Amino acid sequence: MNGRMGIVSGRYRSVSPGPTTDEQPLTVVELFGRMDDGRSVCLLVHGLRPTFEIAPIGTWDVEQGTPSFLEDRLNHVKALDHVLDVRGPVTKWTQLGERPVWTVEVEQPFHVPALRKALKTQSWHIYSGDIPFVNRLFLDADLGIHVAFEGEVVDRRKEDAPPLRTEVLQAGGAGRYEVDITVRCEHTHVQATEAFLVPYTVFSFDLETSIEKETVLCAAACVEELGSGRRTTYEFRGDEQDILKGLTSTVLKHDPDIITGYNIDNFDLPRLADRTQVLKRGGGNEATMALFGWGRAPRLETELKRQRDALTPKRQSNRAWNLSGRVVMDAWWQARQALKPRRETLSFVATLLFPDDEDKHKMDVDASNMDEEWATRPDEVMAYCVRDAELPLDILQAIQAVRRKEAVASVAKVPLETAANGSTSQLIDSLVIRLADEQNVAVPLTGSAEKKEGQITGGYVHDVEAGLHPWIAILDFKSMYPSIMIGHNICYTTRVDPAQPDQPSREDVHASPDDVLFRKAALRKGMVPTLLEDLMAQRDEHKSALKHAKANGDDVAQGFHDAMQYAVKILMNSFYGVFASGFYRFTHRDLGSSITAWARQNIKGIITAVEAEGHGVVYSDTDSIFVRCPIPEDAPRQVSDEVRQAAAQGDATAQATVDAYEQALLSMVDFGKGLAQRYSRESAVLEFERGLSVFFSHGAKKRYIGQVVWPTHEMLVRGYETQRTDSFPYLTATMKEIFRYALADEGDALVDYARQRVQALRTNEVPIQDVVLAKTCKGRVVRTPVKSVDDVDFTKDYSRPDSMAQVRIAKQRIEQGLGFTSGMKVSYIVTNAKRTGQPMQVAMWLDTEEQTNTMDYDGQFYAERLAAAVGRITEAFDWTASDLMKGSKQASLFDY
DNA sequence: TGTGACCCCTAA
DNA sequence: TGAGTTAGGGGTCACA
Repeated sequence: MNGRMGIVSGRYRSVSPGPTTDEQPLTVVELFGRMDDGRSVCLLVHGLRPTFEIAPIGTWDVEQGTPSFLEDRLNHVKALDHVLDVRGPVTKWTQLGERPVWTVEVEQPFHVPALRKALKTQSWHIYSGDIPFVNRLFLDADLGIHVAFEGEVVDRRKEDAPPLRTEVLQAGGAGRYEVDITVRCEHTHVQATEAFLVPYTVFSFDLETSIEKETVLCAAACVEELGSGRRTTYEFRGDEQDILKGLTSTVLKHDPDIITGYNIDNFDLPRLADRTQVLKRGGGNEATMALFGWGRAPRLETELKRQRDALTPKRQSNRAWNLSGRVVMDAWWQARQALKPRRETLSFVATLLFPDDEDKHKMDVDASNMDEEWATRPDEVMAYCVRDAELPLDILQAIQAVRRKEAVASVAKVPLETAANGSTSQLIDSLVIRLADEQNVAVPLTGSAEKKEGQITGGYVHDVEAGLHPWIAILDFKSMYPSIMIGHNICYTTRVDPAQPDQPSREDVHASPDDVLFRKAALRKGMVPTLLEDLMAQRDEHKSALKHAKANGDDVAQGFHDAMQYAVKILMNSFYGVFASGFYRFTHRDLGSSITAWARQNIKGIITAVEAEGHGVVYSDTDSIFVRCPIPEDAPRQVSDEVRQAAAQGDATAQATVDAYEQALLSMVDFGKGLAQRYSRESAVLEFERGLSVFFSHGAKKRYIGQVVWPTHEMLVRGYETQRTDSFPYLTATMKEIFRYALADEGDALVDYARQRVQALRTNEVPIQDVVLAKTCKGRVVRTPVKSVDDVDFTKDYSRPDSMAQVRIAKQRIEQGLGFTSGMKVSYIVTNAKRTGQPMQVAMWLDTEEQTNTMDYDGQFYAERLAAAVGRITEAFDWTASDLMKGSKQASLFDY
């Protein structure tokens, strides 16, 4: 058969030959995913062999053939246990020059680590020795998430057959897989194909559990088919065993590709794993499978025992959960990444995303009192549970999580699972290793680079000129770091090392400001510049296709190209970080420092030149520059609605104001575009990004506001408290309003307002829900479920845990059975900050009606904090924080 | 009251 | 023991 599929995840299976046969050992890759026609599939891919590469230390003249001592050593390698063959040599590029490299074929992938270690001690260099076998298939066959395949169907779900169906076993499978069809094929018959929207199935679930006994009281599940949008909802109650079995059979029935829920990584999945251990007692493997066998693997004992991609979900330390053939995508984690919400409860995120849909966020069950709620109002609890099973699907839909991950997977050429739960370096690896293999560049092991000594110097940040500045043009370098990498051909493979035999002449290299040398592209084009150029071209294609789709009103194409161009952007911007890191396989400490050195040189050069032209630079950060425009002092910075109306009705003065404003705006645009054009170089394109009618900063770097009037009309705020998630709502709201006054240059009104807001806090007139603070809390969970404070170790992350408000709150949460996960945000109220000699007193905030009515806060503390924040702004208008606290201005020398 | 260490979070 | 980077502001605590 032929088909197209979106790959969810893959694993490999070792098939050892019987002791009496002379068959070769076999390694089969299992690719799980969903076809374009909606069927789920397991591909059993044959023909790929596990290998790694070795090179001798030292070199010789290759023309002379392999010297005999080396032949001896190679024969020794060939004779090692589990080594099947040694082939070569092939000449590959290494950091020390061109080297002969032999390929070592081994019996099974799991033999590689031990052999790698042994050969290292015998003075071999090891290459391509830490690449997971499934990745090997993706790299060698140049696959991405979307593939076309041709093979032989060896099993169909609807057919009646024993669990160990002969056709499947003969095809190298372990048994009958939990998918619609199982197909056997050769690795040459799997090929990359054009991206298409895979009709994935998503399974979302929620548990309600007893706080007293840790048992599962009830559960709900909701399954959505992304192709049709169809949803089905399930309720489970009664005997706890039946609840777990019901969930498992629902998973198997709908066969989802993605499993989600809210905070399932840290709550529901660990709980199910624990309860399975308790409930299976005496039932053996059969019981475990029935209770928690959610994977696509055959239902066999061996599949339970696997360390990862097993039949039951598992996780190694704190990594994401994994199971065979499906991917776990926690809606909590996705929402957190996409939205950076101020608080992270399900109801808060639901309110944020669906403000008008009351049913999605009303709290009608007291979760902290679940046992009693379940005893007295089971139907309400069940309804609440069902809603919380459905919401994660709404959340994933709202933030387009699945489509965005699919786009990242498509661009980086990895399975969906890697895009969803993998690291940035895995995405980069996928592209770079492919190119390395193509160009015969040896692939070093992760961690083989020399350690960075200390930090490298980063971007340059110009002192900001405090105060209000009219008509500021913001220019920035387009994709600065990627452009520098392309422009100077920066790559692991182009860096000139003194140890290399071929030392290029000075005119054949780019010399960085810190005098690191990189070969010019004519000598050797770097892999990174090649990849970045390709990504830039891809992005341009998607952007123009996006424009086209918008013009045609094609919503599907629009969504697709937007997700793709965004994925390309994310990936491009990840390159610098990965290559500047200390551990990545293709890095060297000089790469990162050269990139930033060139960046600093670029931006500082522009600043000097622009200033030499006579234009003031009020601020600059890394790749941007804020330039004062040559516009008359008296030009209006805004036109009120009244003036605009008057002008429309023929008022000449009003018309003159409008004209002057429009003229100023035009001249700013001209100026900005002119600067951009004059200072753009081929690989350092400067763009006029925004025009501000007014810019304000109190004088601190990375903190400023501006009124954008080109190309859009909006307020721009960076760094200030309004942007921060650890501030309190009243402060945020106050600052926002203050900014409006500041930009309108209404100093008196600003000060009046600030004073009034500070006083309201000081006298506790502000509702308590407006002073809720939230901060993340770290800590290592040493035992799940977290029942007591001893189950979390805070000392690894905090030098004095109990002096930190968020830790004390986290401990309270744990003691009340509310659960804790490392990195979660905890909410609290400051109740007393003036107990001198000890940390401030804080109270856990639960957002209940009872707390809202009875709890009180330290008004003085909050007033001082607001005054401090707002005072930085009002100082520009001659009012200090302490003036704001007093409510009146202190007489100073200057007042006389 | 001032200072440094530690921590969180953001800009780029 | 996992893994994109650095620059920077500002809050809190402990201690002089």
